[in-house]
Amino acid sequence: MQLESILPGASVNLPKTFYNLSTSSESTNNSPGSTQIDFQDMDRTDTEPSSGAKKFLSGGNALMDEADTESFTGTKATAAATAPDARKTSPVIGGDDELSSARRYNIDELGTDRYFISSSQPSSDVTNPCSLFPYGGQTGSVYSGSNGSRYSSSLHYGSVLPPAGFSSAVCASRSQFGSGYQFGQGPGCLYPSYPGPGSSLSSMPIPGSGSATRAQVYLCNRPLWLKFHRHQTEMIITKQGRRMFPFLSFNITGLNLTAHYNVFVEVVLADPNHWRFQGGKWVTCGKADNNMQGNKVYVHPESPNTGAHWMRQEISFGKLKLTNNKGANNNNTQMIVLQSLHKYQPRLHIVEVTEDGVEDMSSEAKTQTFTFPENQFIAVTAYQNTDITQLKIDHNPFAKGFRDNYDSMYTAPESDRLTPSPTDSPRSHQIVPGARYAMQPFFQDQFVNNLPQNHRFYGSERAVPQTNGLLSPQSEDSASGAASAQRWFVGPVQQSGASSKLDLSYDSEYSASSLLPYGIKPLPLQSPHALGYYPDSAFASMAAGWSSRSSYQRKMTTGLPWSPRPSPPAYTDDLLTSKDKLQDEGSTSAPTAGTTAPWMEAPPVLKVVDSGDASGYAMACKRRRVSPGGSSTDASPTIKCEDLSSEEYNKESHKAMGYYAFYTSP
DNA sequence: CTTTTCACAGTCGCGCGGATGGGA
DNA sequence: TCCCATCCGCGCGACTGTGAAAAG
Repeated sequence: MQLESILPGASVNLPKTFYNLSTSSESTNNSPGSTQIDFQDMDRTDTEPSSGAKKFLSGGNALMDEADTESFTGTKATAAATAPDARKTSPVIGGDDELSSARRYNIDELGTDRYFISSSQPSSDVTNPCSLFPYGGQTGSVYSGSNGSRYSSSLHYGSVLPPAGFSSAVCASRSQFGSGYQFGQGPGCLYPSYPGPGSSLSSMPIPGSGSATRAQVYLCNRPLWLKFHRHQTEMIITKQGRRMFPFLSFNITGLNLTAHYNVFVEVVLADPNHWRFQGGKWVTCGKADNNMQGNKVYVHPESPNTGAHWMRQEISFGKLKLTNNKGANNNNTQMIVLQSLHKYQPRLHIVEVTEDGVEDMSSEAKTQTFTFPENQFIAVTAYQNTDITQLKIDHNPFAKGFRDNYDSMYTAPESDRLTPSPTDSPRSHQIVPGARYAMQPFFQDQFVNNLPQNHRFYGSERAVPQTNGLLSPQSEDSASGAASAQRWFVGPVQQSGASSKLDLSYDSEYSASSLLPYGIKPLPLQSPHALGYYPDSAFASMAAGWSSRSSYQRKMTTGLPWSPRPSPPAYTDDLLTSKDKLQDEGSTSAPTAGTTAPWMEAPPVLKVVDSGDASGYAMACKRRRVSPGGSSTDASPTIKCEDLSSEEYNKESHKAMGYYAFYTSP
């Protein structure tokens, strides 16, 4: 089947040879062309999507964390069951609505199980790092229109899209995405069902690869995304295009080293609603415009490339721009056309292609899709929530000029600083307000925030770095001795039961080299990723010069007295998530005993709303950089600094280290 | 009233050109 | 003296959120 036949008018920014998507592989199920993983029934009340939509959506699989998915869907189901009318009412972010409860809560509510493989899990899963990924792909909230069973994100494994699906994605034409794909006809959002822990990744071998491996994807800067997600991420869209922040950055593993892949991001509607910011909350306001046209795909400029290339470094989409200019899509493939006040869900697609640039049709499992719910955002032409604005200012280097306390951020005595001053590498640092927090390399937030924060608070509850799993072979060694086999992924054994050990190992000692089995060499933690903020420029060059690390290191060594903190603790989105959870719970339900105390300090923003005057809150929120009640730690640099100074600081610095440590040299 | 657009100031990276220093 | 490599400063452009005006 020719691509054109699938997507008339489809135009993509990839070499034509790679788009010669003739696909003979049709799907074996009602999802044509898609490799259907046996997921549990995810059917929802949605109506049947168009065939075109089904094709692509069916592949919308994600590498989900079982627990995550489970909790996610479970909550969803519960919400639906207990409050049938909830869906009919306007979901309110941060409120009790289904979205907030099902999506946000679960996302943030990262329990231990979220990161650990169930002991009952098949061994195959146990050994598969994929299971360890935090969000292998939950797509719970992606709006597929209907037929959630196919779309979804609920797919516990990385989704495998059929060539057709890929074609659709890559070559998505306006019409295709506008009506067929993005908008299913279904009335409601799809919330993936959880396939269950039994699903085995190994069951999805990539034919021809000679191994039963499947790609696994990490959202490198997930913690930062989570920070935004807590407040409902907003992304500015402009006519000329606005970069995303946080931008998408992934770590991929499990690819065939020599095989060629195209990697691209697609942005699809997350739900069928039109949103508006009212009373300090995001509420639905009618139906989404499903006729929106325009490019929805951004192909990574380095595509196509080998699996080794993609796995060698993180894949960043820093130059991806969002626009509301429908006319800008034709010749500007760097821009994705979105519609303001609509909620979107970015998705990562990895498609194997043959060396001659033709999509490999030898297997259905050549296309994989990964969705991270925390990547969801509402497109806006102007920021609505000041918390988001503040987060952007605090974390986006380009907005440094808007930081009120920029000067004071570096006033702390040098001795108190554990990270280099901004002048060491201006853009390389993520400057976060706060004397102690200020010096965090940008990468920490943008890429590494996912380092384990602190087991001290959640030692027993959760210890595995969800994030990168990158953390610790070392710990694994100590815990299970299987580190060598796990590469940078946390070993299953650990996950299942040695969380505390893991944490301890992190605390006890951090050694980059120890984290790098397989001859992976640690790189200077600070530099590469600092540059990484500009993946297409500095980072790209870094990647290009990966082999010539000498020069690279030389460049990086400039005065970064930064001494890695000795122990990257197990990653803790927990802090974030728990905090979020608390916030959410604070307004909706009683906090969970035993895990709330550390985070009670920050009254939920929404709580203020709930208890106070909504309009007043809205006004306050709309006032630039004003944090309601000063309770929002994220909104107030000063407060944030204080709040983060001890806990998050450690967390983030550790994260950074852990993350950096896994960059490898060929 | 809400949403979008535009100009603006601020920050910073990159590229260019000139200056400098060392070696042939 | 010439050539080459390196360093430095400047200007441009990209990028950000702001805030007012325009548009609907």
